[in-house]
Amino acid sequence: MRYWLMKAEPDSRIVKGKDVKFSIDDFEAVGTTAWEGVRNFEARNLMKEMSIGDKVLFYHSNCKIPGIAGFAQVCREAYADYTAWDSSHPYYDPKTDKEAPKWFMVDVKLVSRAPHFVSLSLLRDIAGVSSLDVPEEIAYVGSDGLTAIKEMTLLNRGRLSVQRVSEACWTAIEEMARRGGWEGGSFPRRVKTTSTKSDRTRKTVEGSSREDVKDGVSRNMESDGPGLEGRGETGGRRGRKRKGSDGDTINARRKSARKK
DNA sequence: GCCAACGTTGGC
DNA sequence: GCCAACGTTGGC
Repeated sequence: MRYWLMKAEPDSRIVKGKDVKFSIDDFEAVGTTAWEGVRNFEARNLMKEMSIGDKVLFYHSNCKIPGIAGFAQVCREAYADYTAWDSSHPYYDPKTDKEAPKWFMVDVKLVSRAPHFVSLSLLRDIAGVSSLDVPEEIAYVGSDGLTAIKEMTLLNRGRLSVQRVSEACWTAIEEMARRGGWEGGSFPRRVKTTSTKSDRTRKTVEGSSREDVKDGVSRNMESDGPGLEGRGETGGRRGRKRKGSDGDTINARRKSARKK
């Protein structure tokens, strides 16, 4: 059994005339979905490693409050992403050949919503805390959980849209989502009290705050890399799941445009 | 096969 | 809406 994190965009965004949003509400409405539209080699390769029953953290990306919104499970192993050949699809890839599929997808089914949404900012806050003083509110994750969160690809390499997650991390987040306890507000937003913006800037320049704790380890965790075709192929642009409105197999629309 | 330019991701 | 990070492309 393996554990993964997969990103989707919960807010409307129009690509080639179609809305690519896919929120936890959309997911709940359809139950099962084909994770089509991934156009990034590393993300694709990770999907090829997935087995039926593998557990997935469903992540809301590119939105007001990014974070873990639900828990899902792989229910069909990798197969050709037919949307690559559909010229009307937002992620049509004209250079790919049906005889030699380049892009793949898996089917994923929703298991449950996160009773308590686990935001990215909370995960960052937790990762910023020293192993020696796990905040009381989430003491139940233990030092293993804390360590696992610090090592998350999500925090160390934000752009990858399909990520491996350790079992300890999955367990810690599942427990946080189930138990909550941090909402009281006493949890520090940041170790420092400066604004989040300047904090982010400083972090990238110096590379010396919270996430360096386990930097080397986290790199090892994701060592699979892009594999045989990491370079030189054409057309790869995106990695996120884009729920297009192909509407045939799965009709995920429910809410409509809100943003932009 | 290097690497600068470009385009996208995605948090804020 | 801004812009840092980073994957991809293409000139050489």
